[in-house]
Amino acid sequence: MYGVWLSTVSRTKERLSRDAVAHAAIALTDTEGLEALTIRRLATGLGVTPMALYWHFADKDALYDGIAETVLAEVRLPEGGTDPWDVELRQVLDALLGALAGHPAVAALVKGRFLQNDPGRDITERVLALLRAGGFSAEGASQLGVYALLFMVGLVSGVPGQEIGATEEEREQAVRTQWAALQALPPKRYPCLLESSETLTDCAAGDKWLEIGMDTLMAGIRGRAVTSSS
Amino acid sequence: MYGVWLSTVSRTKERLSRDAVAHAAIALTDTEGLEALTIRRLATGLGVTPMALYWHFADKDALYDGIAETVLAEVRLPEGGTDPWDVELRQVLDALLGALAGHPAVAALVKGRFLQNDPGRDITERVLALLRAGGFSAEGASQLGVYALLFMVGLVSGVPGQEIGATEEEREQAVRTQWAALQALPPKRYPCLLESSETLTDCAAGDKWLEIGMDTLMAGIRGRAVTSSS
DNA sequence: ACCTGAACACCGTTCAAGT
DNA sequence: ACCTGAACACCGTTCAAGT
Repeated sequence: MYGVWLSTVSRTKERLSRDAVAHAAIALTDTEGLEALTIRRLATGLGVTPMALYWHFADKDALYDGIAETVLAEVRLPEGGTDPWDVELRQVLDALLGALAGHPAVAALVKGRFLQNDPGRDITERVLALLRAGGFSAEGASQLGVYALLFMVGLVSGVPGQEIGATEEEREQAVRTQWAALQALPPKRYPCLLESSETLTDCAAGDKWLEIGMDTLMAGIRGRAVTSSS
Repeated sequence: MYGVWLSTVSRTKERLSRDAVAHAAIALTDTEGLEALTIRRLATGLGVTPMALYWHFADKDALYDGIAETVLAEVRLPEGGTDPWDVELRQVLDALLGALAGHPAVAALVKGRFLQNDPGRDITERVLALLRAGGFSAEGASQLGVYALLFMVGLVSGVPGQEIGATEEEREQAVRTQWAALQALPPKRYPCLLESSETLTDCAAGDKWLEIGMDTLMAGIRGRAVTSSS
C-alpha cells in the first residue's frame, strides 16, 4: 500500500523535461495570461522549486524561445506542389493562424522568433519559396513574407476583446465596459465609432475576424504580384 | 552663489506633471527599451521618489495609457476633404506610422489603446469615415480599419532588427549574429532563407520596409473595395 | 495638492550544495 | 544529471505621514 502510494506520487511528477516545462508554460499563459507566466508560479504549478527550471532553460528568455518553438511545432504544413502558389500560400498561413489562434496570449512571444527555431524557419522558408514562385524577387519575397507572418501574429493577438482579460468573465466585462464607453461618446464627433461600437469592442464571430483579415492580406499580396496574365 | 545654485536646482526639477512623466517614460523607453521602463528607474531619472509617480498615475497600466495617448497625440492628421478616400486614408496612416516610427519600442503599448484616448479615437474615427466613403459597410470598415491600425503597429515594432537591442551597438551585433546563424543553415533545406539573409535580419533601408508594407496594405484595402468603376 | 519613507509581497537569478 | 535552499538585487504597490 505504502509502496503503491509512493509510486503513484513519483509517477505523477516523474521528472521534468524541457518539453514538459514549455507545455506547462503555454497552458499557464493560455489560462491566466502572459503576465501570469512567472518562473515561480510555473515552478509551483509543476510541483518543483523555481530554480529547477534553470536546469532546463538558461533564463526566462530561453523559456520564451522554447514556448515559441513549441507553438510553431504545432503547425502542420500542407503537402504542396499541386495548387497554384497563392492557394498554397494561403494554406500555409491558415495552418499558422490556426496554431496561433489556439494560444492568443502566446502569439506575442512568437513574433520575433520565426528565425530562431526549426519549425519557424521551415514555415518561413515555405512562405518565401511560394512568394518566389509567385514571381517576387528575393528581396520582395522576404519583405512580403515577413509582413505576412507579422500580420498573422497581429491578427490573433490584436483582435478586439482578445488582449484584455484573464478569465472569460473578466473579458466579457471588459468588453461591456469598453462598449459602454464608446456609447457615451459625442455622436457628432464620432459617428463611425458609434455605428461600429459592437464590431470594435468584441468580435462575436471571432473566426470571421481572422478570415477577413486573411482575405485582406491575400488580396494585398496578389495585388503586388507580377502575374503573367496581366 | 549658493542661492543661485539652489534656485538652479529647484528650477531644474520644478514640479512633476502627468505630461512630464509620460514624456520621460517615452524617452526612457526609446533609449533603453520597454523592459527598462520601470517605475523606480523612471522616478530616479526624474529625481524623485518612486511613490511620487503614483500621484500622477494610478498604477503602471495607467502610465502605459498615458504613454500611448501622448504618442498618438503627436499624429498630425491631414486636413482632408479634397483627395479621394484612398489617397487620404494613406495620408492618415502615413501620419500615424510616422509618429510610431519615432518610438518603435513604445508602439506595442499603443496596440490595444486606440479607443482608450481622444487622439486614438480621432484617428480611428477618421480611418473608419474614409473607409465608409470608400463604399465599405459599417462592419467591413471597422474590421479593415482595425487591421490597418494593427498593421501600422506591427510594422514599426516587428520589422527585422527592431525589437532586439537597447543600444545601437547591441542591435548591430545582434543583427550580425542572426545573419551568421542564417548563413550556417543547410542550403538544401533553406535556399530562400539563405538567399534573403540580409533582408531578413536587418533592413538597411528601414524606411523602405515601412513604405512597402504600407503599399501592400493599401493594395489589400483597394482590392476589397467595392469600386463603381469595376 | 504633491511628495516622502518604510514596509510588503513578489519577481528573476546566482551560487553552493545535495542526491 | 537533476534538483534544492538560501541569498541578492530589483520590482510594483499600499499606507501613513509630511509640507
